[in-house]
Amino acid sequence: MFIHIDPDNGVAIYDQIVHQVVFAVARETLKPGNRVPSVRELAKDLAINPNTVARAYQQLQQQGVLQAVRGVGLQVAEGAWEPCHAQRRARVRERLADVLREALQSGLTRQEITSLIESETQRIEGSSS
Amino acid sequence: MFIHIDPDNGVAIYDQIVHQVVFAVARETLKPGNRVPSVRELAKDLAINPNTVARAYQQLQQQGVLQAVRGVGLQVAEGAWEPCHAQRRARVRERLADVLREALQSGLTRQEITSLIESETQRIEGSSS
Amino acid sequence: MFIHIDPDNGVAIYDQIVHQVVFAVARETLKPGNRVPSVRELAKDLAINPNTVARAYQQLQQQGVLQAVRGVGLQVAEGAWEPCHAQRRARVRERLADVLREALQSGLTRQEITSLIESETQRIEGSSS
Amino acid sequence: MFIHIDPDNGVAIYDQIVHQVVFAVARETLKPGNRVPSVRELAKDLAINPNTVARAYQQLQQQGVLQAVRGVGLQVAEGAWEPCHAQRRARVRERLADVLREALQSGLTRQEITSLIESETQRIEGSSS
DNA sequence: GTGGTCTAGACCACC
DNA sequence: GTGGTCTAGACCACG
Repeated sequence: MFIHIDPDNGVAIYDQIVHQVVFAVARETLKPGNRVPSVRELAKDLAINPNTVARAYQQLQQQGVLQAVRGVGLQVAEGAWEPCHAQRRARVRERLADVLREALQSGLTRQEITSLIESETQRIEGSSS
Repeated sequence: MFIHIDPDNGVAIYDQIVHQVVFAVARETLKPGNRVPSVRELAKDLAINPNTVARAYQQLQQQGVLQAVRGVGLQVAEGAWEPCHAQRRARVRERLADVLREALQSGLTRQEITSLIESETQRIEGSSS
Repeated sequence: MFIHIDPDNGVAIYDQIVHQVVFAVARETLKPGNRVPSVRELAKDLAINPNTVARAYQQLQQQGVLQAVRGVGLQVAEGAWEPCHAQRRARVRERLADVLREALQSGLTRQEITSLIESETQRIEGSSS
Repeated sequence: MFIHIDPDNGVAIYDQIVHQVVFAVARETLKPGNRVPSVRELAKDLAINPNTVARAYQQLQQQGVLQAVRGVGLQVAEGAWEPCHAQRRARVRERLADVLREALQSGLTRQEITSLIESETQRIEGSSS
């Protein structure tokens, strides 16, 4: 399963699902035509309320990322990669701008920020490799 | 006035006040012994309800950042700089790690991230100068 | 119900709730994972305003005693017993030291104090049994 | 000077003055006929608002502890010792009962309480001798 | 004037 | 249903 939920991190669960699906499409873990788990199945796997999954899927359909195929279920829509990729990039850019703004306002110098970024990047790359 | 509120950015108003006071103490815009605006005054300035300001101030007292002087008002507590500084740094570090993790996972290369940071930093510094 | 409020004893109602929850956790009337009454329910039971309960619960969350489970309610946090126990003990110790200091300064002998304690203890134990 | 104020301990300043005067009379640091400092003088010594001193003195007059002598000032009233002594004792008893109730409710055994009292008593007697 | 507390009622997001 | 936030207005103690 490509979706992992943290119910205690403050972000709404349905939001976490939405982002992770978009994310998976963006990096082609999910390709157009691939099916996603049914609402019931995913809800059971993640031990959450089916309503919550349904809400996430509904939102993904509205965005055009998923499409319903009668008698089959939900699958990734044809042209989904392009907007997912763009959305990801915009999201990262926005959050990055946010945290940089806060860092600069809080009186950190660019030097300090750069070194923070350097150390964090290495820490993350190290732990995920 | 060193506090600015954005009522529509999703973060609770009282939380924005708390963080901005902590940050102001951390970068010594506010020093121990300095008084902060009275509840009513700040509420009027920011055009919000006094209860909201009171809530922020009360939280800052529980954190030991502010202390009440009876019948006079609230002032920055003596040993406040050290924890504020630490908190600010921890907060920036954490949020930075978060967004970097997301960026790397979303397939951006370190080159791309660095250039994003560069452009955002200049944009922010440009607009605030 | 494990919470009883005295609205006239000078201590703020939300503070009474906070202390009683901490104490209940400390003596394991409430264990990690146990749910506490919902804001509305407790407010109704105690015949007070829901905001007052919410304020107490929020403070307990900041202390790490309670944690919110989205859409479900509030429960006692995992590692809550240890700090609650310590806090209870520190609180009793501090108040005891306070009153003993006052007693000794006011010229009571240790004999008198001991007999006072004896009679009060029996009075309390008698009335609660 | 026999009065010391702690403006940050939560107890109202005028209350601290009242108790300390009663206390001084009870243990005969102040005897009937002794004058107490004038409002202005005491206010200056303690660096507090004269209103606060006046309020404390007013309350002490109502209790019959102090009496005004025209052209002279305030002095300790004739029969003041008896009620001051009693009040002290009642106050200690009440606070003791309070903290014992809390201790017992919080699940401490009488053994634990007794040993706490023992250690605190020794600590206090040690430090004050 | 100051902060502290409580009530009442509203709206929101989430499950 | 749940908690979270905000507004409005009141009363209190303190200096």
